[in-house]
Formats: sequence, structure tokens, C-alpha cells
Amino acid sequence: MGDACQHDHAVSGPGPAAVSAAVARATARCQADGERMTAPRRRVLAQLLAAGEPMKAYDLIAGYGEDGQAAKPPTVYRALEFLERRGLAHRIASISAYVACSGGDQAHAAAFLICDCCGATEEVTPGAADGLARAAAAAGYQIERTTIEAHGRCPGCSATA
Amino acid sequence: MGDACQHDHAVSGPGPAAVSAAVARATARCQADGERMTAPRRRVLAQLLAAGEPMKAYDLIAGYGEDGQAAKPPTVYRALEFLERRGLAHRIASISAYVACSGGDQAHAAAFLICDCCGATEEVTPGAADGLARAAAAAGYQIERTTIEAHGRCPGCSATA
DNA sequence: CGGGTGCTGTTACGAGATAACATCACAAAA
DNA sequence: TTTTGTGATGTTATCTCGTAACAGCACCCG
Repeated sequence: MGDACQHDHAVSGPGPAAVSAAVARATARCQADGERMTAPRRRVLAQLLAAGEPMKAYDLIAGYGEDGQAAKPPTVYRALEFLERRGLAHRIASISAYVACSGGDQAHAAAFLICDCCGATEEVTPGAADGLARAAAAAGYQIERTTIEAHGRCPGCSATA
Repeated sequence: MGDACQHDHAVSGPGPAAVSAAVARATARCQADGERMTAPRRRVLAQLLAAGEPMKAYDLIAGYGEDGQAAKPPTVYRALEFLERRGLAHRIASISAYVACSGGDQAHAAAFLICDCCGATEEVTPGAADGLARAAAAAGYQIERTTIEAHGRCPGCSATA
């Protein structure tokens, strides 16, 4: 990923079984809510889950087909839009990338810690938006959606570097 | 701008005199720090100041020449990089736009309230990053830079809409 | 079974950003 | 004053990111 250092950056997402299970859970919840978890949506979600770290849109596009066939951009962008709406994935604006939501379903504001060294991200919702919410209230702004991202080094990379 | 409503969206930045004065101040500070406030940098800063709201990179490129001549992309992107480094401008990642810093010089973290209706932005540094900083500390992350942006409606647009 | 709504497939393109390289300006050292 | 190095610019080309527009399909509801 964004390489500023020399050491190893092995990233291991969940195994195939865990990914399938998570996709199945998400599918069930969508159906329960009357939404359709279609093939492209499942495929994009599975890729994000398997990666365990943020993925670029065009990597999702390139890795779309099980057989190595790439998707057309709108296929993936539409799936991402859906997953974001459902709270199953988030866009990380500062690096133009997408990541599976580490929590469950349901739309929600998220905040991220992003390691510029190894590319790992951590989702940290609770309280991260408090200061911003206060500032917004003070200024009379009505908030609808937030982008909160911090870049730096994860504990591992701080130590090793 | 991002138009979700019907009413007027007149935006008036500072007048030409105020812009010139601000550019002159910035130039003086750069020189004092041994940095060069060159023509393209001044030009890009002047455009951002005059706009008084976020501008897209390609609008800066198109509006670059006083005579209507466009710039080449790297000219503007390099100027933006410099201005950001100096704390004279900020990138707003969630809308891929750039805005002059409302405060003074010196690099600093910034947070923004962005009205999706009229396109106005307000810079609100103080305290907005507190929650994020706490979360980072708790997770052992070493923070180097933050992206904090809230989208919604400014007081004016909340009222009129 | 008809019709509407939402999703997919596809083409094409517009917008955002950077790589690479040649050249130039400036200031500090010789 | 000349040299030399560093940082800035100009220019070309290209890459990545994201979306508009339209045709066709699938599913659910009446």
C-alpha cells in the first residue's frame, strides 16, 4: 500500500468460509428488509471482506469475475453505492478507496484510522464525531453525513519503523 | 453547486482589493520563511480567495490565465500542494475540491462544514478533531494528518428549504 | 398476466490526478 | 564572478476515478 517504510505488510483477511458466512448474513438481513442482495453486490462485498483492508474501485473491477473477467465500472460503482447505503461498506474519501464495514448492517456514520505504512484501517465510530457535531451545532449547520479519517501509523508500524 | 433546493445561491467572496491584500500578506510570510511565493502559486491562491467557496481543480485550471488561457494540470496541482503545505489552502476530499484557508498561515489540521445546498463551507478547526484524537490514542495510532468533513445544510439553507 | 419499478449490461466519456523529462531561476559556495 | 545545486516551472502523455445515458431483464404487486 502507501509504502513509506521497509518492513513486511502481510495482510490476512478472513478465510473464504468466514467471508461466505458474512455474505450470507448480509443477504439475509437485506431480504428481511425487502432489499435485494444480488450477484454483483454479493461479489463486491465478498471481495471487500476477503481483502480485510481498503480496496481501490478499479481493483474491485479487475478482480470481479471468479474467472478473472473484469467488470464494467458501473457494475461495481452501483454495488458500492448500495453497500454504502446499507452500511455494509464505506468509502474512504482521502484515499479514494472502499472498505467493508467492520460492524454489522444498518447505515451509520463511521470514522477511520488509516495506517499509511501498511494500509491497515480501523473503524472507530464511537465518539469520533463528537467534536464535529458540536462545531456544527454551534454554527447552526444541519449535518447529514460525515467524513472522518485520520492518517498515520498503526501500533505495529510505529514500532517497526 | 450541489443543488438540492431551489433558492438563490449568490456567493460573494472578498473584493479584488481584499484578495490582493491577502495574497500580499501570504507572500510576505512565505518570504520571511525562506519560501518562494511564485506567480502560479499567487494566481491559484488568488482564485481560491476570490471564490470564497471550494473550487474544483479543473475550474482553477480553466480560470488560471488572466487572459482566459487555461493552465496545464500540473501547474495548478503543484501550486495547490504548496499552498496546502503552507496552510494557505485545504483540500476537501469528500468533494474533491480546494478552498482557501480562512485562518492565517501555518500548516494545521482543519475541519469543514459543507452546505450541500449552496456550496458554502465553514472552517471550524477548534475541537472538531478531539474525538478522533482520543480514538486514535486508544488504538495506539500515531496521527499525522486528518480529514474531517461534515455535509449538510447551512443555517440559511435549512431555513429557506 | 400485465405493468411498474428497480437492477443489470454496455458504450462512451468527462473529471481528477500524476509520471516523466527538459528547462529555467535563484541563491549559496567557490 | 562563475559555478553548482536545488527547487520551480513548462510540456507531453497517460493513468485513475467516476458517471451519463440507454437498452433490456427480473421480480413483485395487483
